[in-house]
Amino acid sequence: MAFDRDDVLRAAAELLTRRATATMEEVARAAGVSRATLNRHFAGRDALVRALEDLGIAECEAALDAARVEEGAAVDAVRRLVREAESCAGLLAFLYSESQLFEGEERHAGWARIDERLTGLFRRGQESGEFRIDLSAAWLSEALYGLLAAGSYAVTEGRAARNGFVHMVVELLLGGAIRRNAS
Amino acid sequence: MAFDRDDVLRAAAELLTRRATATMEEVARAAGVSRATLNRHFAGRDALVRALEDLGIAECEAALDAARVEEGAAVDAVRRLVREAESCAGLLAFLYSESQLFEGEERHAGWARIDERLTGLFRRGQESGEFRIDLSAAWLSEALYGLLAAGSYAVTEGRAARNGFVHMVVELLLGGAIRRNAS
DNA sequence: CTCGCATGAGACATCAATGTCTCATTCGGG
DNA sequence: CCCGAATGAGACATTGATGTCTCATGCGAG
Repeated sequence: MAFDRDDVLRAAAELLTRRATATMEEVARAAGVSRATLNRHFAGRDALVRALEDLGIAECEAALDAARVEEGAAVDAVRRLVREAESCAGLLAFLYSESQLFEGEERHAGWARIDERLTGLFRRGQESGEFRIDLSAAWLSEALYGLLAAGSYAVTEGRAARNGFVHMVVELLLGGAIRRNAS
Repeated sequence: MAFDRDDVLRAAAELLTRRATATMEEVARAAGVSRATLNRHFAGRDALVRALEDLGIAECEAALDAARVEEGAAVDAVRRLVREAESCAGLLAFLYSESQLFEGEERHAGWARIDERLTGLFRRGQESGEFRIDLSAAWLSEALYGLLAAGSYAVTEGRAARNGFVHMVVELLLGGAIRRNAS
């Protein structure tokens, strides 16, 4: 069977998202390849995690592109972004907790680009008067990461319905928990 | 020097929160004890993590008590709770990502009690008309965990000021990102 | 002061994960 | 059909963390 790098990475992401301490052998089994082959293509766990990081970055940027975050009202852009980012929320949650592994090195430049676009989106919303300015754009970005991860966990563990994901994340991030008369 | 179990646990929490893969020897050094002594009191990494889990649960319940979450307006109770929970947000973030280690076992009963009080708080707020009802109490609880963790990360990594923690978390959770005329 | 107990330091065996190697098999292209 | 490249299965050595043991030291209680 031909080795499909992307298939393997997706299987690895799926498993590692659920159990971050999974063995390379378990990853190999989950991906349907032998441990030897896995090692031929990813020289060690670090290389695998780095490849997953690249994948996560690529998917995030794809989501940012697909959501056209630089266009239209910031509020709508955020809605589109969460919708597009749902599919990579799990991977994002994994990388979010795993990033500390590369302590001492500089963070992957891809994250900086993503952070830039994300904070840019929130800053744009603040300048247009859509978003409140007492919460910094950096914090809103961080909160988006956190809520995506929390939403992913909630769905994975069955504490929330999968089809409610976008509504949960978007509404809480944008509108908060307090009930209001009309929007 | 006398062995202070709580001191050691706090040092371990402080280190493991930053680097979840730290060695037992690193933990021992960070706690200022020898590896042998650490092992005498915590038989293995699992036992240490479990002790940290107990500590985290105790601190969460202490925060819930101190915040008197069952009293007064739910909105005010949430504010008090976040204020009280700030000090254990880092530990919470660590346990949040580490809980998967005990896969296969039933979750610690303490978490169920905490979840119960937390969802109870949000449910109470929904019944009193303070909180919107299209976001489930379970999701609001999960989101609180996520925002506490995100806030902890943001502060740790210098992306937000430490003294802004409570404001950031409370305001986003309750009020959301959208700017409004008046509260 | 002296005794006893806990600790620190280090050595040691163990264990699990990992990286590598070999060899048979299989799949695909020519 | 045949050959070559890649894969799967398994063995093997290595590495790093870990659990345990011993012994000397130091601190506190009496």
